[in-house]
Amino acid sequence: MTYYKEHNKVWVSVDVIIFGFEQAKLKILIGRRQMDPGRGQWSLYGGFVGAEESIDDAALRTLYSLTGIKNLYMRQVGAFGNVDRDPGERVISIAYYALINVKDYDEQLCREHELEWVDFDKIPALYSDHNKMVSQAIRIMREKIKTEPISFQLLPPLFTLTQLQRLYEAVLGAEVDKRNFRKRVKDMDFIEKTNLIDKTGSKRGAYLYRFNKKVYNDEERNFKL
Amino acid sequence: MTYYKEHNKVWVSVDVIIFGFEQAKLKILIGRRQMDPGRGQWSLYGGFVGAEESIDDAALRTLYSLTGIKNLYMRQVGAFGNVDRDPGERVISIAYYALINVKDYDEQLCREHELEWVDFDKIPALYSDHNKMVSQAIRIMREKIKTEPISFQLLPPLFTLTQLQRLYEAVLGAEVDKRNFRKRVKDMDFIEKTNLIDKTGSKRGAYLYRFNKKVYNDEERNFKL
DNA sequence: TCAAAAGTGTTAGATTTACACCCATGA
DNA sequence: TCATGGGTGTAAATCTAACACTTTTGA
Repeated sequence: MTYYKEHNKVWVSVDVIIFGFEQAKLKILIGRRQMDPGRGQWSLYGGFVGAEESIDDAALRTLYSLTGIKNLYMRQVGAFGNVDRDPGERVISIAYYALINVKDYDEQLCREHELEWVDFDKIPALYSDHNKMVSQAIRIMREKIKTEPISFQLLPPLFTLTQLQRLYEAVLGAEVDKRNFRKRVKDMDFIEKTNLIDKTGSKRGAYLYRFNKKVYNDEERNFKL
Repeated sequence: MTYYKEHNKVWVSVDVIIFGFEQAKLKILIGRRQMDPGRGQWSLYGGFVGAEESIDDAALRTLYSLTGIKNLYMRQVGAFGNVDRDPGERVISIAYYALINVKDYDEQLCREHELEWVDFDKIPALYSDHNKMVSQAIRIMREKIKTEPISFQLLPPLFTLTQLQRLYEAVLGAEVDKRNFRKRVKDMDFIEKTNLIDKTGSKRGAYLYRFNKKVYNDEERNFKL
């Protein structure tokens, strides 16, 4: 129990970047920091890593305390460890990003935690190095979305192709050609057409699709959007 | 100075994966662990993060103490933080990979630190989660090598096209077509042909090339190997 | 009846892949 | 003289990108 006692210990925290998608916009969930130093500044939500939990568990716990959802899709962004990154103390922080369906995070919860969904392209100056964390997270996500169907984490179980396309556009920050997009979707067997129609988005109505996880897992992973 | 005192502190270390390239083989530098617990096991080289240094600086210091080289090419792999990853204590470790030219790391230094270059595809079981760190590192490197000229960190200043090709093959773990490879290299203006000839690799001799950093920096980054 | 979103194919251009022979030299 | 690695071009196949009109229906 005393192997490393001559060495220095530090605080380690996790900070989570929570992405959501609503009304064709990519958003992240941020709040006013409730703690000194930096109280009142816009900030990612975070928490300290406990002695008896892995860093992934610390991130999951943080996400759970915020959303009430266990087992969110979540990936590590990286460790941030400049000496003075936190104005109060030396804290090393590990950033994670998570994807949630905005519908699962109602206004109720927003108010409880004093959090807000803000448009990804209107993110204010955040506490400490949190803006850096956000830009690294989006970079990773832009890579991932091309080869992993992470988009389904951000959409309701049933969605139209236009919604899916808007999501891609929001993540990539660029417009996508409708016909080419649909052609590629057609080649992905794990995106299933249902015969349900969504009439909320248009008068004519659009077919609803769903993600078939089983097909995805059985398939070789070789799609490219 | 007492903002977070109710929270738990932990040891944070860095572990470095040092890649080298020699005789058409990708290698990494590992040694026998000199410390309890796990003394004598094959292990990456690492060190603890000090109170007054960033995690990047801790990694650079570790690399410097090993190689005598400052400012090596180095990138973060990620944070590893399972509770029981270290058999002795709870230690969170941040993995980095670095690229060096094997020639810069002579046998002298190897012996001093009791380290060995081992073939990438013959890496033994390593201490703790170090094998996991290595596999993540190579995954990142395979991505990066397609769009960043990291290869030059692993080669001497002057190199033949065959050497460069062998390096790509070693990193990607796959053979590459010679003519297609050379065609693509020709499009990269930052790879400069010299009129020096290397005769060590063949009777006929091969032109030596070099990396032109200035051209690379001035250029738009849009090559793809 | 018309505004608004859904849906649908083709073609040109660019990129990628496959492939085989001659050259120069030292042993 | 021959074994060894160095060096070179073309054609087919695939992938990507650009592009415009018809359909349905609720207001």
